[in-house]
Amino acid sequence: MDVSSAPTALRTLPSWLLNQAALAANHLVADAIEPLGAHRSHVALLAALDELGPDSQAALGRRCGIDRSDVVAHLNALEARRDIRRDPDPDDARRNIVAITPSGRRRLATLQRHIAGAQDELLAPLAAGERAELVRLLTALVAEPTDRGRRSQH
Amino acid sequence: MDVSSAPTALRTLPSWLLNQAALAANHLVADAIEPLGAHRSHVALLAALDELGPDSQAALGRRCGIDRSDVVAHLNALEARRDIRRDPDPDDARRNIVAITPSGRRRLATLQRHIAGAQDELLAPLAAGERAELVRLLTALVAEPTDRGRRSQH
DNA sequence: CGAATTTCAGTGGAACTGAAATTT
DNA sequence: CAAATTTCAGTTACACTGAAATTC
Repeated sequence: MDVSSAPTALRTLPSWLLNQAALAANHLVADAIEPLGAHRSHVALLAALDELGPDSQAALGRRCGIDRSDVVAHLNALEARRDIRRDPDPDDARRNIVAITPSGRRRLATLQRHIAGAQDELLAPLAAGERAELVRLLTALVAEPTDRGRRSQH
Repeated sequence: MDVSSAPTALRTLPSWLLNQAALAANHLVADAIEPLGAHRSHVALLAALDELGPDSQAALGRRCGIDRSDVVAHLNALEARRDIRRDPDPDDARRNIVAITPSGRRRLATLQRHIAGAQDELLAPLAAGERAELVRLLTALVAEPTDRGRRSQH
């Protein structure tokens, strides 16, 4: 595809631009971490546990924007590698308390190095100030409180 | 999901932000035009034909970032509605020449009105200047010539 | 009781692949 | 011959749904 040959109606359409950019970004990230047998969501889950501490699966899903069903599957994979642990919550028997392990922290650090490379490649056309501005604008879009086009996740 | 509770590692990760924003954008657009029985790609294809004139299917796909197989399927739907026409290219028997019809132009105008509403909803958190800046930055990202994370589409 | 959590099994749509048939 | 186009059939990854079992 050559975006410069796309019609103006598309080249100026935010939803289309976001979609194309996200597609490229996801491919870059996948190419960067697939060789390590990792998935995008592994980074999200490990980062949440590393930064915010142990948490229930439902809360993890809400934090990271991952569906409850996918959280289960991805935690299964991470648990098999001993990168996370699941323990029953003593205060609420419905919940698991999920915690990152030392090996999980090492794993996260490795993944983040690889992902940083993908971001650099993605943002190559932008100067440092523009990259910060892009992050600021996207954050404003995504942070909007009302349910704009987001599925409920019950 | 509540983005404000996401770990900083995610809230500052361009690829993650792009993905979340694109997800929301696509839902908004789908909700806006699904009632009309239309698809995102219909807008892209009709806009390309309206703006750039009749074109082959392969070129259309390249212009709009739609896979050759999906172009076939979407053009089938548009042809059934008489919104586009396919004629054999007299200069190259491998190609179809695809053209938009008057009803296709009316259809496009309607779809674009609905899509504009979705963009407004999506961009509600941003001022006019910020919206323009976002479009500028995303365009720079997507316009980069080298194959950054894009599938080849042969 | 209603509501939340974990889990599984499955759906739907989107991006993509491979290959056949044709033509350049 | 290689390369491009159209088409179809099928695959894969992803977001999501519904429901069961359990507990608050």
